[in-house]
This record gives sequence, C-alpha cells and structure tokens, in this order.
Amino acid sequence: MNSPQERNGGFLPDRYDHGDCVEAALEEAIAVCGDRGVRLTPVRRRVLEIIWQGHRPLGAYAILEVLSGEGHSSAPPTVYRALEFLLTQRLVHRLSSLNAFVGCSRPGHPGAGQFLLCTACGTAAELNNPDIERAIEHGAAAEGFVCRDHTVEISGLCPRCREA
Amino acid sequence: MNSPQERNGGFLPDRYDHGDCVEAALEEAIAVCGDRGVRLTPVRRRVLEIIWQGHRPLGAYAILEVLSGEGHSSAPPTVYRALEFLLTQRLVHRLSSLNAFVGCSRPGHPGAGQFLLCTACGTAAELNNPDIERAIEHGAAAEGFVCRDHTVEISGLCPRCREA
DNA sequence: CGATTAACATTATGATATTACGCCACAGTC
DNA sequence: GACTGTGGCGTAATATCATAATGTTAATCG
Repeated sequence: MNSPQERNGGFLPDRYDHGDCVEAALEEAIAVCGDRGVRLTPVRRRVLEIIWQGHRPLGAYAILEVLSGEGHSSAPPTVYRALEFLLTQRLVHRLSSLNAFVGCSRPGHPGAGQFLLCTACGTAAELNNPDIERAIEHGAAAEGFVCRDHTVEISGLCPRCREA
Repeated sequence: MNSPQERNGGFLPDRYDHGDCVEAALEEAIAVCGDRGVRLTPVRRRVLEIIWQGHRPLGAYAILEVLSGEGHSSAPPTVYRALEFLLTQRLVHRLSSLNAFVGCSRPGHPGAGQFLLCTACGTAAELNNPDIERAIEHGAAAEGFVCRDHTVEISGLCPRCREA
C-alpha cells in the first residue's frame, strides 16, 4: 500500500483517481482509531470521507450540505462535533486562513505540518518539512518562547497553475 | 527615535508605557502614507491607534466597540474598510488563527512576518526571521510552488508566562 | 438489569465578515 | 461658479463561520 505521503504529499496529475486515496485514508483512520480505542462512528467516518473526496480544503458548511443531501438530518453541531473529533485524532487539519479543513496526509506523524495553498485552483498540499519546523523552533526559542503549536499556510501558485 | 522593531519586536516588561509606541507608530504611518500619496483619514488613523493601544491582537468587533463608544457612529463596514486600507498599506497584520489584527512593527519591510502568540497572556510578538522565511521559500520551491504570501503563527508561552 | 457516559439531534444564538446602496466632500474641468 | 468623477463613509441588511444549551438515544460496564 502507498504511504499517505505518496497519496497526497504533493500536487497531483489531472487524471488522478481520488477513489483510491479516499479508501486508503479511511482504512488508515479505522486502524488508527482502533489502536487508540476511540470510535470512528458513521457520522465521523462520513465526514472524513467527504473531506477526502473533495481533495481540497472544504468548509464546515460545505460538508454539512453534502451530509444533508444524503438524508442524514444534520445541523452545524453535527459537523463541528465530527470535525473536533477528527482534529483531536489528527486525521484532519484546519486551515485557519481559509476557514476550511483538509485530510491529514500523515496521521500519526507529529508536528502540525505546513500547507501550500494554490489560489488559482484551490488545491492544498501538505508538507512536513523538517527545515521549516526547525527554523520555527529556533526562531521561537531565540525569543524565549515555548512553542506548542503552529500554523504555516503558504499561498501562491501550484506547479500546474503557474504555467497556465 | 527607536526603530519599530525595538518598540515591539519582542515581549515587553510589565510597566512598559504604550503611549510612546502608539505615538511612534502613528508618526511612521503618517510618513508612509504621505510618501505613497494615500490618505490616512481620521477613521483609519483612529483604528490604527486603537490597535496599537491594545498592544495585543484585537478583533474587528472589539475595535468597533471602542469606536462606537467615542461618539462616532460606526458599523462593521467602517472598521473593515479601515482595516482593509491598513492591511493594504501593510500597517497592520491579520492573524487568521485568532481572527484578530495587530500593528505591524516594521511597515515598509517586505515579507509577511511570523508571529509568536502567547496563549496565557494574549500578547503577540512579530518576528522577521530570515531563516524561517528562507526555509519556507525553499520548501515551497522544492514542490514547484510559487510563494506569494504566507501565514506563520506560532502559539505557546511567552517568556514571562512560562515561568508563572 | 440499572447506572453511567458518549454520541447525537435540535433549536437557538453568538461571532466574524460582506453586500448593496446612497450621500457628501473634494478635485479637476470647462 | 456649475458639472462631474471619485473616494470615503453611513446605514441596513445579510452572509458565513462557530458554539451554547438542552434533551434523547445508544453503547458500555458493574
């Protein structure tokens, strides 16, 4: 099986089939939750699927719309509760510059990751770049600051959109 | 006159007098706007003052409350328009992880800066750390990504709160 | 089984941000 | 001085994102 990093670590070719990576992400989520003794309930699982299927950052209300269209009776708290769970388990990330959520490409990996957000096509790619993390740690430490979490969101043009 | 970096670049002692840095920031803003031929109108100027006086990230509605309490008839668009101007002129920064705004400690300096956000006392310190910026540039370039802007917000404990 | 807790539904509300429209002051022009 | 274009702002309404409060159902465990 491909690693999640290989599934989603960079920008993908046009004809990439999302079905595979959704499936793989789900399998991994099931395994992770099993290990931790937490419950990936149907709602949580479905929210995770929806996020992966979009294959780009998705807002809470966009997720809600999909859920509602499926007969599930849903309201904002349904989605936000599921998202809170998925965030806690580090199965998704929140992009605060977009108020949106993406699947975590490396559940289990420590660190908050860094995100490349294409302003043209809307795709997001997750990095886990040790150099960036080190630089941030050092920069914070030099100020006597204890780093607990960080948000690194880089907006610009992905390789494909840059050419066009 | 102190440089803006010295005014606000790090975490400040308890008894620091904010009056000075507000005044200095304003003078600099007036100079910058004069150079650029843009108008620092009374509302814009007052919003900038309010942001500097708080000396910590301030939400748009908190700013609005101050404005309203001063007899100015104000509504959200008043504040958001002023903020948009100040952001465009790079006189303030938006912290998307907090939905809040802080004064820019180095108007005129290129780059988006990095922010250390203390979760205990709420203060924010701006860095302009070349190592972090380089690491981000390189990380993005390695993916073929053209970096236009970035958000780096580091939450944790400032030196003073770490001890307590 | 009965008690306890996690998950969820539902309603309402809070917090943040924008749209749309119109007025007025000012600059440039005739 | 009147005409006109423009930028800044007031005002009302609305859009978008997120949470609080309350009660019900469902899984878990002694």
